[in-house]
Amino acid sequence: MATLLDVARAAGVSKATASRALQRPELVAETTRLRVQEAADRLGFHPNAAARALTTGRTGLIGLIVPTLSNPFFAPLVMGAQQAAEETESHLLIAVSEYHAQREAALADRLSEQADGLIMVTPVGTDTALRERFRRRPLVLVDRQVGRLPAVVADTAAGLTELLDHLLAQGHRDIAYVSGPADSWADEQRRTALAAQASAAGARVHVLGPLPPTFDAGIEASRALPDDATAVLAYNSYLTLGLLHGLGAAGRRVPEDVSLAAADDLSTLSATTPPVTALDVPLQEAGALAVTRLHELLDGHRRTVTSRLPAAPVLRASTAPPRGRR
Amino acid sequence: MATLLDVARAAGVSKATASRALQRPELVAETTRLRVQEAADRLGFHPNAAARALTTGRTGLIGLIVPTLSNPFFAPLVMGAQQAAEETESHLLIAVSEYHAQREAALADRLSEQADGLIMVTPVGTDTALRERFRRRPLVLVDRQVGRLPAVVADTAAGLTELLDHLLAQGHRDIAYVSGPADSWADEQRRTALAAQASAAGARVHVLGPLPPTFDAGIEASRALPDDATAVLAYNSYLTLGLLHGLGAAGRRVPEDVSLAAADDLSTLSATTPPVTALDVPLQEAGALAVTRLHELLDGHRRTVTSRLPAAPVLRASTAPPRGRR
DNA sequence: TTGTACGCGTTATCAG
DNA sequence: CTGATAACGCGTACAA
Repeated sequence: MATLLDVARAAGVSKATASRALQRPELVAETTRLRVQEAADRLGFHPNAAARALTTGRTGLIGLIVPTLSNPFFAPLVMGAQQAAEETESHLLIAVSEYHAQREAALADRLSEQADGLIMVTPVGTDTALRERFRRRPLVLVDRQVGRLPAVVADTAAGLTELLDHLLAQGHRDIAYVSGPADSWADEQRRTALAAQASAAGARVHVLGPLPPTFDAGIEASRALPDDATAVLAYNSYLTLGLLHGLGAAGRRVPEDVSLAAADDLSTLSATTPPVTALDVPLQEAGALAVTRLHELLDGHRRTVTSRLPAAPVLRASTAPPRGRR
Repeated sequence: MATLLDVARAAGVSKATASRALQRPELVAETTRLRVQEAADRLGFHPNAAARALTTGRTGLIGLIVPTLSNPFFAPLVMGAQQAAEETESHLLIAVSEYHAQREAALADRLSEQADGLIMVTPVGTDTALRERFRRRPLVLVDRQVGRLPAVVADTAAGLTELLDHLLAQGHRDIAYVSGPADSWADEQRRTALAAQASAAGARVHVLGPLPPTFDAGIEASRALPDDATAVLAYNSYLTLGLLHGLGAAGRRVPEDVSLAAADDLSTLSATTPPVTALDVPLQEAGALAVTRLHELLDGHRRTVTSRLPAAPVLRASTAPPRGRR
């Protein structure tokens, strides 16, 4: 590989000038800049990442920890992050925690050694561990809020609120919320928001769970729904698909007998019969934004904001007014 | 961060000895080794990756390019690779090509600058480009074979052959194969194998496609199936799900009217009605093996083997003898 | 505007 | 078995 010294020689300048010509063009005479640039191009020069990292103290690597990749839910998030990383000349070091707090901690430690900072999607795991981690390394949380730590969250609670408004307007008064993992931060936000909103409107939200966010758990849940519930909201798409399946098997029709909606929107939800109302979570933006936030941190911005992204309901055929109201 | 020099001082030895004590313990007296180890632990020493990379010429990073993450098909592959990487103290630099050859090339170039080697899952893209790339950097292909380049492939052609045997034994004589993307290497292997096998057995394989490997394309395909086909094999799970849906909508029952099977096995295939026969592709092993192969390359093994992994049929309720034979 | 010289943290070479 | 010391390739004060 051609080194900076090679380029410098070829251009008839010193290493220092060559370096400046490429990194800080404004500090160098236009003619020499051109000469160096030409030499670099001709030799196919690429600055050695390790050497640069050694002097600058920056690796240009961003650690990204996600709970799983088996749920395509996270794909857009990763894509968004990757695109943002590309634009900032950085790379993504991706690791999968499998919803396992201990494993997640180990991965985070490992990644910290190589990465400038971390982005973590960590629905489970303790606040204090995250706080502690943030003190050592720049860290941006996704879909999770811990004190004033920098975070990017999709406001699914607000989205569900909006959705509940819609259901209330349609005449629903008894709504079931099938919740997700016990320690999910987002889930708690939602339950709180829904409960407040329902009681204000003289309606009732029946909470089922906590449950693992799986198809099978959805089938189980379909058997445990309260009799008077005319609409069901579920923590995620898998639970929702399970519910749809379970309801169908039990002879309860959607939306005639019961309305159904999900708090996230996997593409399959639009291909079921009926297509299922869901919250459109802007995951790609979230991923990109997390990278941006992280770079801000790395550049010394001390303002740690948490960005809220809107999660708007996408109304499909699975939600309709309850029986009495048609 | 504590540096090697700090450790050396704390242990009362030179940098050199400290380094040896940690990296090549056998070259050092047991007592000093202990002293150094203790000092390192106490100071929480972690070797600086950049510095190490600079001297050794190895970054410990492995580039992994996959076509997409939206298809959970690739999740186990990534997991397998990640676990293998962990065991060898290396990290995964993951990038998503989105089945886009040009984008893939750009990503590979970018990754090459940081990574010791590349693992590419590249169903599309030209042979010559891959050959050229291999000459510059260690490269392992997954699910794709190009000359003698190191590769890890799941033998889905053999698996389909086995499956076809089963169908033939059940009495099927006219079988449709719904094929995937036009330039898919694996797809071509399968068509060839199936055709040979069928004609040898006096049966016929009707090829549909090429098609995009999507749910919607599966629905389309269900309308274009030859009337005499009593069994349908499909390129992947999405096409299969589409076919199942389309057949159902057209009033054709699986497996009573037509048998159905997929050449890969997404978990949803076991949750449909009926559950669908599929090829169990050992993706996790493939991912792990790719990492192992790459490390061999990096360690100078010049033997470039291509590993074939067995893809065995998992028989489920979607395949049964054709009408006449029951 | 350009060049010299040093430091980043580690591993490897070569004496001792 | 251990200790100096020289790389590795780059960025950047500092000097010219």
